[in-house]
Amino acid sequence: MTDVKVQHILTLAHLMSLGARYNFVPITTRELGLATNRSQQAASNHILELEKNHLVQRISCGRNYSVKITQKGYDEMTAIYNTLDSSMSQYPDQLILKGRLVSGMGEGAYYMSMPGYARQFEDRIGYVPFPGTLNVKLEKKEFIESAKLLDIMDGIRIDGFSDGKRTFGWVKCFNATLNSVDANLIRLERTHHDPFIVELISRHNIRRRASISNGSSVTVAIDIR
Amino acid sequence: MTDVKVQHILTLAHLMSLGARYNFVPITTRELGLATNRSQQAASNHILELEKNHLVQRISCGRNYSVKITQKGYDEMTAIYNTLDSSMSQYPDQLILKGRLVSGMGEGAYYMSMPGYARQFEDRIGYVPFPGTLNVKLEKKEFIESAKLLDIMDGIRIDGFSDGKRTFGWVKCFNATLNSVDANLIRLERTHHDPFIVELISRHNIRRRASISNGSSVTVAIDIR
DNA sequence: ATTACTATCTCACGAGTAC
DNA sequence: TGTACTCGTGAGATAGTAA
Repeated sequence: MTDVKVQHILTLAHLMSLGARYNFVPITTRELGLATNRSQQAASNHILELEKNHLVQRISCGRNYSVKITQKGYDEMTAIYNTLDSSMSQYPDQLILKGRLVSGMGEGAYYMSMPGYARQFEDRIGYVPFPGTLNVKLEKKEFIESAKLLDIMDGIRIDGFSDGKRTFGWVKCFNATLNSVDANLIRLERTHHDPFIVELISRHNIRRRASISNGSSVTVAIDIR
Repeated sequence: MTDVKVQHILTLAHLMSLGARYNFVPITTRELGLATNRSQQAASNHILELEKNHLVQRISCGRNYSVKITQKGYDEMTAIYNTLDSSMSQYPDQLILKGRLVSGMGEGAYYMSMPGYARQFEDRIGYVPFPGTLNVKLEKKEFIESAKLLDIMDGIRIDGFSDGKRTFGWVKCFNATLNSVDANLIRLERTHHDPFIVELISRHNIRRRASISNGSSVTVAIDIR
């Protein structure tokens, strides 16, 4: 990341795609300008600079030129590519939320244990939740903002149902951990849900297993995709 | 490739590597400047521009800020990455040389059929060459230049040997085709070899198989790596 | 320590054009 | 047709500094 100017990346990439790694490819500065969204003059200058820095080698064929990428040019290109590649491939696929455990409304516990849900939980996430939901109150702005992603993203879908008297909405589940204990974050179909609270279920009695109680600081790590 | 300015790529890449795809990561403009090799002021401006174009979202935490990449930011980043990725991954691994078939010195034919070489050819490239070498004279500058790569690159190594009276140098082989017929380009250990000529061997009688004779235009495609 | 304003300057870009 | 010069303009960089 030293000799290549940022604006030269596009030029090198285009040359590369033309096969200029091992061969001299005929190219006009006009074509190059079109490909990199610059003027012919800018492209001409780019080539001149790349040549001056020994990143490309150029050969004149009458009025036209043919260009090949040098080893140095390829190496620098690779360095940039690797930087981008690692940042695009290796970022953690987890959404982290921090907050405090708060006492639930008690409703969640009731609903989630209804057979219409319980049967699906068993089927889709492999267990029937330990009675009760865990409510985590997010206090920092960034976590409240981050949590909005959960509304957009797809999770494991638990369908709604009706018991004849009333209907119960769908539930979306995300694999997660709460203080490193396996759990599932759930999002319920509601007209408006409290943006400060996220709810979790688990096969375990997390309060005991993680030695936490209302008011404890907790970290929720949600798997993405 | 529309809303992202080229100089913003490095900033986005750095944020991505910090995990800003799904989470708000605390970052100072000074750190960002260091990471992207720019001043604190430039980094500050980059963030402001990225924010204005909705490529990142920012949240203030007292004096500091936390930054997250938006979906749009990620999409644009992906577009750039894909461009670079395809140009870095899909370029053809072949070196193309064009020239004319010329009559060899006759020496090659003699040397290459010596048992010291023939045995190794059988072993390393799977055949004993058809008697004689094919000499291709390169006439265009770009091919003469390109051919220099062959001196740098590693090929299939045939060791030199001695018959007691004199020593015979090593031979480097590259898988290749001559007018689409399988062959091997060979490079001999010589103090100075004619840069205009490349020599090839084949299991076939290429002159007959490809219907070519001295003076014919031929295309040599050499596999790289 | 921060962020980000202002001023200044450099240099990248495009227009015009010579060859 | 080509490349690449000069030159004017402005985007983008840094320095200094306020908050």
